[in-house]
Amino acid sequence: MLDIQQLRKDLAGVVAGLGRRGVAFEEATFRALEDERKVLQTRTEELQAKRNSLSKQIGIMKGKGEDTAGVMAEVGSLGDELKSNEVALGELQTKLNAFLRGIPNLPRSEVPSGKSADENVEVRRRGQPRQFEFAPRDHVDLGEALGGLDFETASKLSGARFSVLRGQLARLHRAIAQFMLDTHTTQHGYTEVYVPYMVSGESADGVSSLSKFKEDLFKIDGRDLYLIPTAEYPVTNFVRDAILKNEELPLKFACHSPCFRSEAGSYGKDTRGMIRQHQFDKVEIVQIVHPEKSAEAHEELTAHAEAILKALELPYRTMLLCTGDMGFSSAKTYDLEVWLPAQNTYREISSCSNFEAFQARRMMARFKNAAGKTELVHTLNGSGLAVGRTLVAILENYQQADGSIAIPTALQSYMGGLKSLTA
RNA sequence: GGAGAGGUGGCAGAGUGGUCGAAUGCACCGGACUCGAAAUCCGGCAUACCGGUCUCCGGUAUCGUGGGUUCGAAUCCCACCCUCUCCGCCA
Repeated sequence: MLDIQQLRKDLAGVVAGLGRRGVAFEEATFRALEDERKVLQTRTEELQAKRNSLSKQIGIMKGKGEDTAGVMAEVGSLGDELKSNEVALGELQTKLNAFLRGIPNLPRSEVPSGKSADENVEVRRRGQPRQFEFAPRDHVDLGEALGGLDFETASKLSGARFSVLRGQLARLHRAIAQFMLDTHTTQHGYTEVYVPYMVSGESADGVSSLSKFKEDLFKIDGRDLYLIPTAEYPVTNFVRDAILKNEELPLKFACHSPCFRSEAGSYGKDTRGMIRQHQFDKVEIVQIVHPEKSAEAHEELTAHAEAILKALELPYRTMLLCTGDMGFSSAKTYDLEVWLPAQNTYREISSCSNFEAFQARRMMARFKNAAGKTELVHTLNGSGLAVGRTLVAILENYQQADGSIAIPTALQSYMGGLKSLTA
């Protein structure tokens, strides 16, 4: 949620910022709501103040045993107008609030303008895509040949966009998650957390706009609970309605969880394999920081995600997303894209975002600054990394001519010393 | 699932219709005393929103949430949510 003060003070700036995202700010709607709000709120509070002082007076008079009929008649005459003003103000504030919560975050100035992923900017590239002396196979072929990847059974159980892993491949999947979690907790200073995989609508609306993105989530029938599309949902909400102490910041959490996404609107995209599933595992890293530190923390957090790709010796590139490709709540996002030889391209494996105060304002996450004033925190998160896609990347990048898969050195200890996967 | 108890400020805990945003204690922040510290004493200490002559002043709202009664609700009524205890069930 944007700061309503900023909308009042610098509407032109907000309109320009949103314009860069391709969002047309409804200026007339906002002005109309604000004007009406001002009139209603002033009048309502004026009437309330009058009622309060008269009622207080009645109390005092009754204490003295005086006759209160006159004052009671006076305060009674306020009744209808007060009531209707209160109701109207309540309705208006609900409307204004919904309007504000539906506006996406403003991009930081260094975020390039653009309409789609085509206009994202590559900021760095690490690792060399391997030269194959044979035609590289994709992860589906490789996994099925190993007997470890079974989409047929998955579809029997649950339909499309699910997978079943078996044997060494299932173990490798687990090893990847363990390795990531261990790296972040022991090397990067994150605290491991285990969280609910379902959250309330209020929690969902704290990190993004529930009303706008409801269709992307799986909802529990008849209950105000949603399966989490990322651990960001529960973890960032740790600080909802909290006022933290200055010295508690930064908070850094790492969380391994399954993620559930309906993938509505992605029909026909990535239908083959494990790239786009209704359920996948991810290790998420989250930081809650002092507002002055978020830009720095964003670079650091992105580096933490990159460290996993480096340790696994997977070639990748870091993309600065343009305004048109950024998520609703983000002020700036880096995507990490891993090289997939079978697709002969880089594919997203992590997304690291700085939300600045946008989420904090939605969920009232604050801290007491050095001067003792309450101030909104800044929130950040990133995938560190998507486990399923990492498995795909390992299968494809580490495949051998005979169909076996070399196991990255960093993961061998998690595989009981195993150096390769074979059928 | 059944029975009961309860939700008040950072925490503990008073308050059962009227100058109550709320006693008191602890914690915390100033200041005095001290070479320094402890102890003691003095003062301060919720959040959000609105308005203004905008490091301050005034107003409004907030005692789990939402409704209701009343001139007036932390206090009374209704619904819901959550927590705890006991019983049952259960990984």
